Amino acid sequence: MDHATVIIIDDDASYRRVLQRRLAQKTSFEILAFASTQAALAEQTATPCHGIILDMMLSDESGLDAITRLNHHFSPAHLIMLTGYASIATTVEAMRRGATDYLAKPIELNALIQRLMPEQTYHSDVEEQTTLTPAQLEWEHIQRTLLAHQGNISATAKTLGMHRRTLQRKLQKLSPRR
Amino acid sequence: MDHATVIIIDDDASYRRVLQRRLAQKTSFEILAFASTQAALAEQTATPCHGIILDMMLSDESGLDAITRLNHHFSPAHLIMLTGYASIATTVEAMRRGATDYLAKPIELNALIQRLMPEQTYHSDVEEQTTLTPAQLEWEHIQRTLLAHQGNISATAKTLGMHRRTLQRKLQKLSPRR
DNA sequence: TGACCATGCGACAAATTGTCGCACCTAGCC
DNA sequence: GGCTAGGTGCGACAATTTGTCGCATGGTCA
Repeated sequence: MDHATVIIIDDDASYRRVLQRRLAQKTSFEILAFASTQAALAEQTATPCHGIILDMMLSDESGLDAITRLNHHFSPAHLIMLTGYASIATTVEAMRRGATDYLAKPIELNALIQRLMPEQTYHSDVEEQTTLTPAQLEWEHIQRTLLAHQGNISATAKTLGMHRRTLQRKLQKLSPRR
Repeated sequence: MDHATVIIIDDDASYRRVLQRRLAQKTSFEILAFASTQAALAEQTATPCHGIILDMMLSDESGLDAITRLNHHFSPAHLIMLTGYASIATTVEAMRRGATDYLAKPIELNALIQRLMPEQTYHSDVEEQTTLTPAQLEWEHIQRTLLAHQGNISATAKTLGMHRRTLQRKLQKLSPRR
């Protein structure tokens, strides 16, 4: 039995529970799961924290903003961002703030575990690279602009020359990646 | 006049030259441009290196492998990866190896400069006027891809994941103007 | 409290894309 | 020549996406 913990933070209750159960099955970590950063930070941890799996789109705040605090509080060996809305821009931002990894949902459990315990195997497979589709390129551009405007949708839509309603709709869809 | 240099490494000669000229125009850095990492490393630098702009797909090696050596040799304040084949996985890998930024081509000059000198700017007014619309970016991207396929419309449409009929129609329209 | 702004979202018209099909052209080959 | 295999241009119609308007909610500031 391992005495280290892995913390999951995701506001999607079913996703969180499934992940918790399956990680507990396949690893020897103690898996704690929370719906918010606050809840996680309130936790008194006796055991060291091996990893944190953090959703990007929390209902009450951006996962980006949580990175620093979580790192500070738990000093995990791995801080893995997880999101269905992945983009280069947010990846860069997350890594700068101290994330150690960034994965796009849906992710296979084994891939996640491998990122959590890279000591075993893990050859950094730099995946197949294809030229971007216009949709992907647009997504990246939108994400970059959005970040430059601190997430302000109205302002972003204006500078992109796009209707706010359209931008909203595009953002609701998942990342066009893959 | 600034005494710091910015180094461009890209094996595409025309892209490299255009970038060099335009950066020299818009900033006060001394801009050096090389086709390979070796050529850059051979350079004797008297002035400090402010930034390195590194293409991911060099003909003789992966830009990823160059990151560590370049950082070691030049200790730039910014090491910006540039690629036409962006993916989350390579972004993560590049950031881990010491890149400070990662951008997908085509990228606007102003966006690049902003990443090079984040201290300045956030004059939102300047930025608002120079941000390309998604349609403009797409146009650039289509033109690049078309060139890469020697003008073959069918092949271009396929790699862009776009219907040939749609590409035809886009090409019939004029370049989206600002 | 009121003015202001950002946001989420429904609804319907306008515009763009996907799809199928067909004719024409060129190059390579038996 | 006749055959085949792409590539191209374009019409037509359905499917999807965007533009536009409107309204309700929630936060901020004075």
